[in-house]
Amino acid sequence: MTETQWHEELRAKGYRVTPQRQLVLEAVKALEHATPEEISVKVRETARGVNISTVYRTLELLEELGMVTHTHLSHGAPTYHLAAEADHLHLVCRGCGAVSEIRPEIADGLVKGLDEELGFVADVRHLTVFGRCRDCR
Amino acid sequence: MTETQWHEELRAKGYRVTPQRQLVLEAVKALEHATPEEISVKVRETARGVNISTVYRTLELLEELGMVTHTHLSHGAPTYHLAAEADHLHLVCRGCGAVSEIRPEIADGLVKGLDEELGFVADVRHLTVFGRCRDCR
DNA sequence: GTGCGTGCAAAAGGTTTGCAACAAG
DNA sequence: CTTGTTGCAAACCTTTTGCACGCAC
Repeated sequence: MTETQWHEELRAKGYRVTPQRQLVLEAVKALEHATPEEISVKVRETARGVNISTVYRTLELLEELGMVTHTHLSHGAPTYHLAAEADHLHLVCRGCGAVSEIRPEIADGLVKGLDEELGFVADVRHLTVFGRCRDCR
Repeated sequence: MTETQWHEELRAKGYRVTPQRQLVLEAVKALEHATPEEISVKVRETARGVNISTVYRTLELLEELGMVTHTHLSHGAPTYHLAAEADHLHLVCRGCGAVSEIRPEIADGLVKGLDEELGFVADVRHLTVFGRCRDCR
């Protein structure tokens, strides 16, 4: 999605294009897997800053528009990333806490099975698998 | 694990058997997929009650002992259930919010793939798959 | 009796909300 | 000029922590 495209999409739905919204989107793009707090800090670096509650409201909006998604990688705050770059699933090691990514096709069997057995369409991009990595097993 | 067995396990590790700990365990057993808050309420029904912070401390202990596990089924508080009865994975429908369970073998392909490719040992019992159920797809 | 465990209250972490002022269209 | 958006502060929800008292062993 180009810059212009999402500006138009915002307007088409009655939303406005504001500097805050652009800054938050850019921060999500730059940080990858950032929490709302981290996004807020990042934006504060590059500009006059955006209030944390505006960050929350903007992330909610961007998620509704399908531009970003979030995942829970730990007990704390969720992390956001661009939907366009979200084509992977997450692995979290309970030993060392390392977070890694892997191609979503690895879950094809699971997705297929859920669909065939229950008609359940899994959203793999939201999937986080906990376990132990090679070094911590 | 019998009543006596876990009493002994507690003592063996230097922990004490208290009415609060027994009440929390029973509540987890009875409720299935209960949040700390729900457990607190349940215990309050059947007895003089257990303080919410004790509920948290007890759940942490029981999890450390491997008697209960928890999963995040939604944005809010986690839900706890007996480890012995946790042999399933969770499906959450983003349309209607329904939570269902399915036999863990359905993820065998994923588990095998992660092990072979990365040496990552997945804990499927902690897995929650988000998506859309038959009725909401 | 000794020290682990509990209740209570306060703090901490994360998120939401009401409202007046502001700014995009 | 109209109305969506923002900043601020306060409220909220969930979880953690410090501390004095109480109870399991």
